[in-house]
Amino acid sequence: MNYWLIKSEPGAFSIDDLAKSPRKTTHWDGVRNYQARNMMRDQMRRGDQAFFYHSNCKPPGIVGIVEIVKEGYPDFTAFDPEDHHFDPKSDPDKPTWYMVDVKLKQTFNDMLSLDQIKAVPGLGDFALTRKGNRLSVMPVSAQQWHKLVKLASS
DNA sequence: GCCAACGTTGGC
DNA sequence: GCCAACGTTGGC
Repeated sequence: MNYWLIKSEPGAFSIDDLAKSPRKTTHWDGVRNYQARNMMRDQMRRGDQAFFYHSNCKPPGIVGIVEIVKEGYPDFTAFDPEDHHFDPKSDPDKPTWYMVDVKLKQTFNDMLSLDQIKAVPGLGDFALTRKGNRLSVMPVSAQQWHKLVKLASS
């Protein structure tokens, strides 16, 4: 079992939008970064859990938990010229971009703000708080996961 | 709205 | 293969 953190701008797709989706499940489309793509395509497994993070908002932070319910498969929005995430270079026979399906498990009563996360002692090297980090999908260690979950439910 | 950090693109 | 220009991300 691996742990992850996935980012979304709440103005584009928030955790409430996910809660309103059929079966509280959505395909995590639109990731157009190779590092993030590789993690979704090669490492995310059914049953893995991920923090749902709201970025580019006030305040940014972790707002809940989702579960990976479908492993990496081609991101079909890359093939649709009408889609905002259209990528003419992605060939349906050899897709460039991948996505997973995620299902909402829990929305925190109180979000874990980025400020709070930064203040947690002993988290160690955490991609989220690394300077200049812009990855929209990143790994979370088991230790980091448990510390943060505990903090969120206290 | 600003701007630092970073990824990508394309000329050479 | 280098690197300047450009676009995007995302905290502030």
